[in-house]
Amino acid sequence: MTDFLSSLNEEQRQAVLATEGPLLILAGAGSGKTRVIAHRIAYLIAEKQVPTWNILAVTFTNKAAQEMRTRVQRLLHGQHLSGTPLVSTFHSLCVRILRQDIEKLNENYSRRFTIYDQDDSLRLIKNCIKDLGYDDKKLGPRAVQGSVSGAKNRGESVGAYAARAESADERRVSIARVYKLYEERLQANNALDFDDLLIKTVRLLRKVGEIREKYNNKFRYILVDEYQDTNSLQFALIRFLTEKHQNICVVGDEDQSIYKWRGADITNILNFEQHFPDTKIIRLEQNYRSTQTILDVAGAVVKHNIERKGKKLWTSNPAGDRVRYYQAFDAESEARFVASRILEHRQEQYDLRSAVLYRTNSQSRVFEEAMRRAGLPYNIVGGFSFYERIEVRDIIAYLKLALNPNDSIALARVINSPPRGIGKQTLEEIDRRARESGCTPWKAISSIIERPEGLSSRAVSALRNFRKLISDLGAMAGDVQSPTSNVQGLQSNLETQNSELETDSPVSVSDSDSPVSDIVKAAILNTGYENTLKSENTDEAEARLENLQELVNAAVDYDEQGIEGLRDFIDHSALVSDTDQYKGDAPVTLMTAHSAKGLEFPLVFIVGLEDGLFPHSRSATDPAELEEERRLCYVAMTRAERFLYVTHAMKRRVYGEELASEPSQFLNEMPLELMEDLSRGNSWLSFARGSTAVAYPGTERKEGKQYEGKTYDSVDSIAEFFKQRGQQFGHSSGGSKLSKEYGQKDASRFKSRVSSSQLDSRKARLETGSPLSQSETAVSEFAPGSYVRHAKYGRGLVLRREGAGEGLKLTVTFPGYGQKKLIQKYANLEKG
DNA sequence: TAAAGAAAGTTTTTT
DNA sequence: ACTTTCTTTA
Repeated sequence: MTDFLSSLNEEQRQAVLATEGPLLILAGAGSGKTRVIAHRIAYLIAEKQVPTWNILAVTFTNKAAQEMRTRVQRLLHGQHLSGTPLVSTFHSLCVRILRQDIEKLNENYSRRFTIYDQDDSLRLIKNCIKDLGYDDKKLGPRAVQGSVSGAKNRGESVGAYAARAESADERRVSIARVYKLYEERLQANNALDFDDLLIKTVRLLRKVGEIREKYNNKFRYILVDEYQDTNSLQFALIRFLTEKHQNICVVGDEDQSIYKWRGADITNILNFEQHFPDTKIIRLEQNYRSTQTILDVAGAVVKHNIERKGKKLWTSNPAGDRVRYYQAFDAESEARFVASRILEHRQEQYDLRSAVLYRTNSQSRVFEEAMRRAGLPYNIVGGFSFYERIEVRDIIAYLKLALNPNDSIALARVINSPPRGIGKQTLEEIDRRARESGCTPWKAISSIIERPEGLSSRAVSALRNFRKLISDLGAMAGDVQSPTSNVQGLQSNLETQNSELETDSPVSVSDSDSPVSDIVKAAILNTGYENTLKSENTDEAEARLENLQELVNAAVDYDEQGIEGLRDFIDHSALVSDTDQYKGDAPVTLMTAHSAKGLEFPLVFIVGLEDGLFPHSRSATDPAELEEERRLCYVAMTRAERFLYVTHAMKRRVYGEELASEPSQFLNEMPLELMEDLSRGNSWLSFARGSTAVAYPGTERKEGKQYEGKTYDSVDSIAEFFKQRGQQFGHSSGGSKLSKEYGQKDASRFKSRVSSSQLDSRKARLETGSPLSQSETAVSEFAPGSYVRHAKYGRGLVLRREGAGEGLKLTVTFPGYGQKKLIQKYANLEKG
């Protein structure tokens, strides 16, 4: 029984054995933290005889949760268990709790609430801005959404925000009004956004002692992964849930904190001992993943961070090869280089997995292209995923509307899509009546049907058909329509403390009469969606139909797995994330550095290491944000097991314009002696940093090698996506039978950004026609776009020129040092 | 009313 | 470059 302890080192074993009381595990990259958590859960069950339903493990992504479940299952292989422990993301845990108990909050929400994802929420924000008569160009819906979300996460109420806004500028006052209306409409729609899921759960636990008690009794052992990324709400949630037993085990690494921008509060982990008295601390510092060289280089970079306690990560792995560096001419040649190197590596080892990590999703496109040309099957994570496709979203909106007709966002989305003769005037009338009587658009439709003043009979009959369509779908889902009130009244469910809880049964509000797949099919057929697409007769329509077929397949899979209803299916579609698309067996994975957290690959490329891209220009103003970028770079580097490549391009298309780019300062922080330069000709590394590395000629042009096997892509199988949900609650997975090939028709987004000052200077530089090679000489004296040489910082690019004569000030960006403001008189600059 | 064409906006990272 | 949104036209 204790044999699974034998595979652990001393610290890991301690972490598994310290089952009682608060435990903080500081786990460096690659130190086996997932292993420790999995072993700990297995140990609690197998050795400590803790019932599975008393254990809760929380992660950030479905992917991580899935991984954890698999590992625990493997460890407990052969054991007879009554159910599986709950391994869940923060958000699904909250949905689970709220679907059961939200009505006890008395905030006029019913258990049938709808979840608004980012896109739904943004639409609602836009509506609010418009209806308040503000200019949505001036106010910027996205920025408003950010501000509102920030306020909500800080726990700042509408009133508090408004009060604070009054002493600020006009803009803040406007945002405060939008915030207020947004909250009112969420409530009227019986909808919760992502933030609300946490907020309402925390509030429920705070306000209702009986519920707090219930979950404290249920979850006696709680584990939290990636604790450094928790925000204040997540902290509060954990705090309430562990109140009674204090059996809380958290795992984290300050060096891998990369979500501060989303409200993550590093002090949660730094002050853990204060929050939970009698904490035991265990450090895991032995790395099992990477070569010594990779660790050294990554360590050298992150060492530049000031806000850091510092720790020593060591490994008994071999030193390995040096980190390879490549300077590409442009983004295309960078991608070609990466593809050709992957091919070479795979010639030596045919099944070598690799990852290409970039800062922004927009960079993925050239790599997709290069992989396809090279015949390399790849899997792309992030960007557009299947559930963001219009047709999938539309059908899901129909289903959401069927479950909750008050959801005005879903209604607006599908009311005339496909076109069914409900035009602008009719929509305006709905809107007018809704506002007049303060009801939802759904009810306004009924009011129009009853008293159709001022509308053509054609429009009215179109509305009647639409209403019937939706209520028929609702009836299939077993829903009783109740257009007059949100709250159904507490459905005699003061459930007995344990009988319901221990069965680990899904939280299902309305048990469906029909299988989910039938309802999905009905939504596709009865709405006219299929017919409309069929009659279009284009390739695009064909692809959309296939997507919808996948959605049906997913629903069929879902039905086979278990007893959960349509609502869970829909919930899941809102809560799956991009990183959940990761497939461990893909030969090449393309993703952002953020998405890569928690993963590992023998071969890793970090691309686009350029000033303004990685580190991102948005972080340039704030030193703390720069440090976060550096941690991100650290995370990316420590994904590599054996081979690490770092690349950058000399020019890059941004906004459809060619711009010059400078090497990232992070490249400058990597020790030269641990680098190998594979660039053709004289590279920045050899030029600016005096590398003695020998150029490695002719690796670039190797294309057209065909690889057999599956081609992966972002929408490989929709069913795959939904499959996880079943496993999350411990159902056995039916396994997806579908693994379809798919053309990569994803519209690509162009995402990379430079600050306007950089942009201008780069443009200026290109317009002067100055050559891009390092050996160029400056064109005019310290003009923007020209190069200068500084005694300490080396060669830099002039961005801006202010003043004249004695007071001539230059803003110069130095690779490795960032932007500096220099007074020409004192700086002792030479033309470079 | 809906399709087609023109102009404007977009871009960090994501549960 | 590419997507969204507004405007025009049938």
